Amino acid sequence: MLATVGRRARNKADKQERIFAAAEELFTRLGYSAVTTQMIADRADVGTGTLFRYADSKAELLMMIMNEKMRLDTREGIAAAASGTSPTEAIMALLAPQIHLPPACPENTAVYQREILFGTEQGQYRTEALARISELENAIGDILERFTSTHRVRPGVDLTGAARTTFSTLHMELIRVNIGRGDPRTLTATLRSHVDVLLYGVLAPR
Amino acid sequence: MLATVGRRARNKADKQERIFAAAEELFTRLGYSAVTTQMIADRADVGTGTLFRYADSKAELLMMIMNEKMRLDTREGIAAAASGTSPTEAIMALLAPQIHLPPACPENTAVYQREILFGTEQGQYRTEALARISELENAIGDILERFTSTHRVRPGVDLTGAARTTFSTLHMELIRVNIGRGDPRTLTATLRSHVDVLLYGVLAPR
DNA sequence: GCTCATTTCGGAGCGTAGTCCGTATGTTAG
DNA sequence: CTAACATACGGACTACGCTCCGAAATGAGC
Repeated sequence: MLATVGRRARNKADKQERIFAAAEELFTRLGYSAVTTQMIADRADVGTGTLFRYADSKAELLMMIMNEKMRLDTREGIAAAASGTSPTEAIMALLAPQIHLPPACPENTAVYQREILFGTEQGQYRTEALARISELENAIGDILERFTSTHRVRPGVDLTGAARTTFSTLHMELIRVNIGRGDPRTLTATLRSHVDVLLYGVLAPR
Repeated sequence: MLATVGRRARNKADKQERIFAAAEELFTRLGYSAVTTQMIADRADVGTGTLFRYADSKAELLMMIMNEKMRLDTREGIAAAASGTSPTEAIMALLAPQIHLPPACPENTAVYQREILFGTEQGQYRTEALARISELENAIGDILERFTSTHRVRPGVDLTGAARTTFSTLHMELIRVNIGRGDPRTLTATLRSHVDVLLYGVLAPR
């Protein structure tokens, strides 16, 4: 036998994969609220008790699959931001993946946002989601930092704080769209104007 | 008999009051998650079926009692904002009641915020809560408008949009505190610095 | 191969939000 | 006053997320 990985570990990985696949398929096709944990357990061919040994809650199951998408979007955004030619454009490029993706099921995105903000459990998937969010906020900070070479920073302004202000505003605007208020068609323009107003008091071209 | 109000209407008003009192006492003392709808029904001396004829859901019961507090805070804030001598000070005065109140039970405030943002039902109490939120956002708009006489508006800036940017940021910061991230002790200072950065690009003293 | 310890499994069971429908109560007409 | 109707009531019931614990599977020691 390949010794290092016993049957037990393989079984575990196997179940993990089946659960992920079942959750992804059902949530994507039917939306969070229409899916029961029983359906996921049945489809993954495990008992409900087992299901909750692999994720602390139904919400964690959703975060598990959403984190994957988020991971790709974040990576893509950070790469694209590097070639932005102004702070505003770089920030817009950073967020573009989150915006352009037409969320197949907006409900899932809304629940994801809701759990990130208001979830109380400290499960592994929520922890990962929070890390992704921080990553975006830090990326905005890095962008602002990068442009200090070509722009002047208004005296007395703290760039980290400004990054948080910026991110808060954009985050809230994304939430507005996901919960059905706020028009997805004008989202890009709205975000851009928010950023413009914000950065005017922070960075100005030399 | 006083004719205009039949026994039926009085019974209804009576139950409404008992339910409100029961919900307020229990939520305030024990916090949202520790209270069951059964407890509220028992204390109000109605059946659970009856309870849900007076509010669409447990969350609506919470909003029912939180709206009252919010109504007072909003009124107070708007009055205080009128005598602010700068845009920043006026906005800080507007929000002061939301900040200074030491939330006896932060959980309730967090749930209130969560339901306002992410609730899906269209019950009467959520509708009222949304109206309160709009009221605050509009109040910020009014403040900015008021100061156009003593400050110049940066060309190209839309004051309504700026009000929303401002409110989004402050709203998010309040949420951060309610969910346990963000330090309540530095909240006022944090909010002020957010507002300062934001308004720099919007209104400047003539 | 056999025994024992440890980890994993899974479905019966629990708590709770919310519904359904038969019953009770108030209202109106004659 | 009575009958017929309309509305409100409430508790048994359902659905669903999640837990608990006995059973089963795996690995270790000999």
